Amino acid sequence: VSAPEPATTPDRATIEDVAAEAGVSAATVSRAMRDLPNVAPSTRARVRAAAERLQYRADPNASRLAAGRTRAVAVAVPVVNTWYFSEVVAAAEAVLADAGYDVLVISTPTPARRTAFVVQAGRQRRVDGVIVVDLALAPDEIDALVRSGVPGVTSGFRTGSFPSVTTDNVAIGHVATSHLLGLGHERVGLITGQAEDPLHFSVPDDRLRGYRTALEKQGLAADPALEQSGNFSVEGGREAVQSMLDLADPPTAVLALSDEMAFGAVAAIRARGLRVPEDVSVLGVDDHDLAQIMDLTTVRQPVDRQGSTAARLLIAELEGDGGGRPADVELPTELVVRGSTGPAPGCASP
Amino acid sequence: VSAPEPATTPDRATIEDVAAEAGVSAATVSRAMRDLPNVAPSTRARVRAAAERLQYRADPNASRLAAGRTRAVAVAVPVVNTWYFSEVVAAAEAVLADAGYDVLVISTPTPARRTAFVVQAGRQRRVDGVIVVDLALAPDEIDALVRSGVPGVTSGFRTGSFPSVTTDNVAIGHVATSHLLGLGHERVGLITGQAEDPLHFSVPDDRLRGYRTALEKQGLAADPALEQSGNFSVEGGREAVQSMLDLADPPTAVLALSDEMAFGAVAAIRARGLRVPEDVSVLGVDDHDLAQIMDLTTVRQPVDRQGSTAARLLIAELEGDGGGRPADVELPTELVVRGSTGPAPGCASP
DNA sequence: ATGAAAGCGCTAACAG
DNA sequence: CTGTTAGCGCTTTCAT
Repeated sequence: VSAPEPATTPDRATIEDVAAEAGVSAATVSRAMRDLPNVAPSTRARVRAAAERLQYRADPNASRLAAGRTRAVAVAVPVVNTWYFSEVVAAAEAVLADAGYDVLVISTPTPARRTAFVVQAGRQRRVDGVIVVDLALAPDEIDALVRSGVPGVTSGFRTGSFPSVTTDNVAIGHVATSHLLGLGHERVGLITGQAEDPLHFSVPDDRLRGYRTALEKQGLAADPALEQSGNFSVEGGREAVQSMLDLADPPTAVLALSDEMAFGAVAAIRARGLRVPEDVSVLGVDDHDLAQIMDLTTVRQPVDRQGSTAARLLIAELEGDGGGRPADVELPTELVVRGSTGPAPGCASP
Repeated sequence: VSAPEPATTPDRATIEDVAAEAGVSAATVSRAMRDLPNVAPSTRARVRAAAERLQYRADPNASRLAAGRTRAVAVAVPVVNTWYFSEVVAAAEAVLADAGYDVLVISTPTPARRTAFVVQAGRQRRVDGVIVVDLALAPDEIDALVRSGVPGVTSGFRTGSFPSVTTDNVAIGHVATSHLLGLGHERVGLITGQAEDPLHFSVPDDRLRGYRTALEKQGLAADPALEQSGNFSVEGGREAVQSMLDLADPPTAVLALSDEMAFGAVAAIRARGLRVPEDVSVLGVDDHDLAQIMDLTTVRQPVDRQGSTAARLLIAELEGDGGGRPADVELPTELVVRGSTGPAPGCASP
């Protein structure tokens, strides 16, 4: 009885081959190769030399089965082809690869896929841990994830059950809106995230809250007609602004909850023959690569750190000496004033 | 002697549990669950029911070890956080996830990492196959990959040894340049890719060739001062154009080999108080998400298909009935004329 | 159509 | 410090 021959793959050296070559047992090879204690330096050297000669690499599947660890982690994102998520994934991958982990990227564009991921994550034993980025998880999905026992970290939102890395989204909405209000704007439109998602995804809501609070402080009433969803896309931003400009009393400033929606907004405004910021100010969130080029005022978040910090938290959890308690890290944000925001029409510049 | 207890993970049902529950042997469970022939329909149903009841999922590491297949594939890209690569990865992931493969994303930002990937890919047995996207592989690296025996597909470049999906980059350079020439431009700058990479990465070279050929056909001499590297980044594009505009005889049109560099170019031109396209025309390559918003003329490539087609080719290779010979797929490109290109100054519009 | 048995290649108690 | 001995959980001959 022999193993099925994976036709394409040539024979590789096994731990037994190395053991024979080095004149020791397989167990010693295993210990020597993994820098475990209790191996004589001379033995270790001999084993390593033999391994080198035979081009030996431990078969990850065999070690995984035997050791119960995969040295792989999953990064789950709603989609990968947006600026924000690709930055987060990139930053996480860099840290994880450095620490010797394989990175499985899982996109969950539909609720069904998201659920499938949550259900399988724990049961499947494919990974040692998961980083969950901005997934609108239902309470029972969070429960399932917790019960499955997979070590996990969330990025972008907080569950209370996993370590997390977030920004203060209420503050983001507040700071941005206040900037606009400070410039004399009294009609401030808001382009929020997706409205049709049945699940509670907290980021847009939190920013919305900040927006409304800022308005209230100024004694301004929130106007539902000035709150439109832009679905976090360029196109969505464009459409949202178009409908706002059609209002009898259109906004003189617009806050988009992402830079990409803000780009769409700028385009729509200019397409009407209006100027930014003379006629309408536009403010985004993120500090996208192109925000500077587009001269877009925005609230910067340290996107790469959303990924790298999550990765580090997870590694700590996986390799933790048992010592550290779960951390909730909050990353700072910063208003970056550029040329897309200016005094409200009819206001003297400050 | 018992296996190391991965403290966090609760007990899961094993194949033996299901076998007991269904009153059959483990072998039958294995066959039933994988839709193998030679299982009585009634038995299969009974096994599936038992599996369902016990929430059984085969441990991937155990199957991998026993079967020699991982049902995972690696997608290797230079970096993940650029528009192009994140689109390719996203498209590949969608197809692969659909086919039941795990997707490992590997970025190779440095030559060292790239080499490490190539060396390990075959030896490591972590994946059944690899998709190699736009990696500037040295001939010996390609050799190593071929010898390692991993099934592979290349996207963006062709090796002759693996199936590939590419676009005609010479044509891209030629079509773009011809468009500019047709508008009466005689000084056409070129912002190419990275120049400092010691390896031969063919994409920029091919496009450069198309550019030069188009120039020649028009009887124009190539001017080295008009060929600058922009490193495929916004910033690089900006700097490249700045230096061109400083020339005694500056270009009236610029072809950037990526839209992102083109965005930088537009910004630099405007920063000088010049207008696009009245003073300088700008043309990009890709049809980036924001190209339409920016009203950028560009040569569109079907980026998502670079990823999805590569994925499909790889799946065919992995699951191939042995029938199909390696394919080299060439994807179509298309000039998309928008507002960033116009007649050369002093030319009547056509 | 089903079961028994022999591994896949490695790790980790245990004993020395 | 090192070797022996059992597995990890599944797949696959081979025999029935």
